[in-house]
Amino acid sequence: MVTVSYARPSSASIRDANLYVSGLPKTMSQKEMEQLFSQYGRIITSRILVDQVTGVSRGVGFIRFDKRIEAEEAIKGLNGQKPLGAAEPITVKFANNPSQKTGQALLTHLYQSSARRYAGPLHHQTQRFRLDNLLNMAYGVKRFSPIAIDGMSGLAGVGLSGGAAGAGWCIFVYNLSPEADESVLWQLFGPFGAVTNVKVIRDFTTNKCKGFGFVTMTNYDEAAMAIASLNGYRLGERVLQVSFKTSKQHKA
DNA sequence: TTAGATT
Repeated sequence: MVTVSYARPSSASIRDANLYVSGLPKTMSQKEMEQLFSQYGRIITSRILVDQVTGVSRGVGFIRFDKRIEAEEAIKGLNGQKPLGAAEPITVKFANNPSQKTGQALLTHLYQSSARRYAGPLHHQTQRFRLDNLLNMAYGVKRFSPIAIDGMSGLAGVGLSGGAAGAGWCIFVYNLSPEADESVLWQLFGPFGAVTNVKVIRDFTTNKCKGFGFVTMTNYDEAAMAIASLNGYRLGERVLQVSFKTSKQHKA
């Protein structure tokens, strides 16, 4: 089966008419999203991203308009607005260029391969026990006999993001400078093993780092070693606090 | 002092 269709003309008027939408209600369907945006112009394509495992919406989607001006109007009209009945406002902005980000992936790969040469993954039980004691000290909790536990005891529900596809250990990094960017996180954590994602959390308006970020690492041992090593690490004038991410509830 | 998500 072969599908043949006309290509859309490439010109300035239709370039960059692609929008990235976040904060959508998880219950909103692709059709409903299109209805919301269709008042601003002709929609060429749309998509809502879903969790690979559960199939539930991630609240993030894309809308490609026919014309750039339509996309601009949609941003003006819908960014920061609450869709009817929604609890939270949505964010509407132009989507990133799909071409970039390869440099980042390359960087990661380089760090990983070089780091492995001197600090391979910890598979040996003895190293694991030693590591658990390091972690106890890093967390400042009561120490316990290493013989009684395995590497993951006491960490149930912490750090590990659900789902096979997006699996990994999420690490919270606090006390980054306002100028911090993603590359510093790659550089800090890459030497400890497989890093699949880093994120510096920035203020929406100033674009400055809010003082913290996240790193996702594939393997528990490598994540634990990175935490034990980098917690308390001095970066410039600041001392980093590094731990597995916890879900912090709003204070009472 | 514990997010955002980029087909």
